[in-house]
Amino acid sequence: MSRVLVVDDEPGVRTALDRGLTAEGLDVVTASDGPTALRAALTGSFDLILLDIIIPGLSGYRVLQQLRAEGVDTPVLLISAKDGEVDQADGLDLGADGYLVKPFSFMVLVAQVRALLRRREAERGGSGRRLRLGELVVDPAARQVSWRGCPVELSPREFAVLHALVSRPDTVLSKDELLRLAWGGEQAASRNAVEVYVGYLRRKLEVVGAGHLLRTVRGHGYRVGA
Amino acid sequence: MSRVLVVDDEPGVRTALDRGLTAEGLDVVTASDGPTALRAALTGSFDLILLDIIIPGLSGYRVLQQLRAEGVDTPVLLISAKDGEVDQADGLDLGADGYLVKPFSFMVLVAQVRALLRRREAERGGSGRRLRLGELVVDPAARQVSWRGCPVELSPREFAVLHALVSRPDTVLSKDELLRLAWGGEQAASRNAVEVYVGYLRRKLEVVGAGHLLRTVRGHGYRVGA
DNA sequence: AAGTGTACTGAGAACAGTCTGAGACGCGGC
DNA sequence: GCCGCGTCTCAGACTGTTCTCAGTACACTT
Repeated sequence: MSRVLVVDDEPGVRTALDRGLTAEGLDVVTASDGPTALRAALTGSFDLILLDIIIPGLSGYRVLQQLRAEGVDTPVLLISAKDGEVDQADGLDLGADGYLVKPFSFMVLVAQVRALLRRREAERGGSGRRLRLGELVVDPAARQVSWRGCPVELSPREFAVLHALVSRPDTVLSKDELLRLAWGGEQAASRNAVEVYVGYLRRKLEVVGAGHLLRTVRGHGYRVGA
Repeated sequence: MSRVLVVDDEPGVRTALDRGLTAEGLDVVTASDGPTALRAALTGSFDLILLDIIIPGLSGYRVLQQLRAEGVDTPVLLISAKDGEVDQADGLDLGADGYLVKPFSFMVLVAQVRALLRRREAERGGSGRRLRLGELVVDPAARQVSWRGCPVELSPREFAVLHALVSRPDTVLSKDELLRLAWGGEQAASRNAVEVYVGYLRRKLEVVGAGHLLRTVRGHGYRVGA
């Protein structure tokens, strides 16, 4: 399921977009100000960002600029009340992938979103995007994990478990959820297998000094966080 | 230099776009009707297509539809006099990458064109031309490979495998992907053939001291990288 | 302090992925 | 025909991975 970050300071617009896009089958996360949006977007865990230009803290332009400067290439669809052509040209030159002028039709929005997601899907081999969580980098294309630039060798299953956790940072995943995400439909393994693999991961991450990343939430599951 | 196909039936618009985009440093080719446009676009030799919807012979929608059906994924920017939202949504759902409503600002057009070209540039590492990866040079035109200037003789299949790997540096390619890339659609060979050819390549690269370049990522595939 | 449920860990068996040598097959040149 | 070359399969050796089991450690409750 594709993940979309919606950034807008008006609660009405935010919830409308949230509901509408969720109904379209997307996984929606919202943010209402610039710094929050930037922090979320920098994880690289989104497939698309809907970014209002006029938001508190840090303008949409600046958020976009920072993202591109940090090497995050998630497609961005700018949203603005202004329809000045200069603004639009500026936004696109900053690295945006589309521009919508308020008030916009929801149909057009969805069509644009789908067009961008479709292209992204076609380009990535489906292997997924590069994830960052602080100093931790998880790169599905290269099947590599590193902490502070220090590479960590993982077996396929170990990688799958870590990937599942890192793609939902600060979220507790139960053992059953991890079995579903990292083992797939078969689910041939027991819950203990999850414990074992978390143990393997901790041991390997400990070597490079990142053992504290995987936290146990007793009675619930596991979580990674900054 | 990026190649752009401009499709519009009004001679005035066509020449204006031709001159304007040429001034922006692009290689522009024009077409005035649907069948001509489709024939040109199907060659796949363009980096971007500006496509008016209302053109003689075959509508822009149909041209786009045909292109996508034939597997040509060149980005398409639709141009239309209609600004109906339904039309816009339809166009985007057909596989367009953007939508401009006449009359449009030339600045906005250029910004959109640049945004699409930039992304395309970033996605494809450039096939067909000479590849370099550190000290390794792979020249598809000359079918030659060398390490630190030292030539390595490869059979056609060996070359295809190495080329596939080098054109996606730091990316793990599974055996199935390599079969698709280096063997083509037929896929007459088994996965073991890939292992055998990687072995051949390693042996030949080892002779010139580059045996370490091809790395096995157990359970995933193979990867070349620095 | 004892009891209970949960989480962690070491050992090891079964399994899957990888590498390699031997050899079959087809093709073009001599 | 015979040879060399390139392609590919097969089978065996080897190695890393996966997962369970059984025991231990820990935390929370009564």
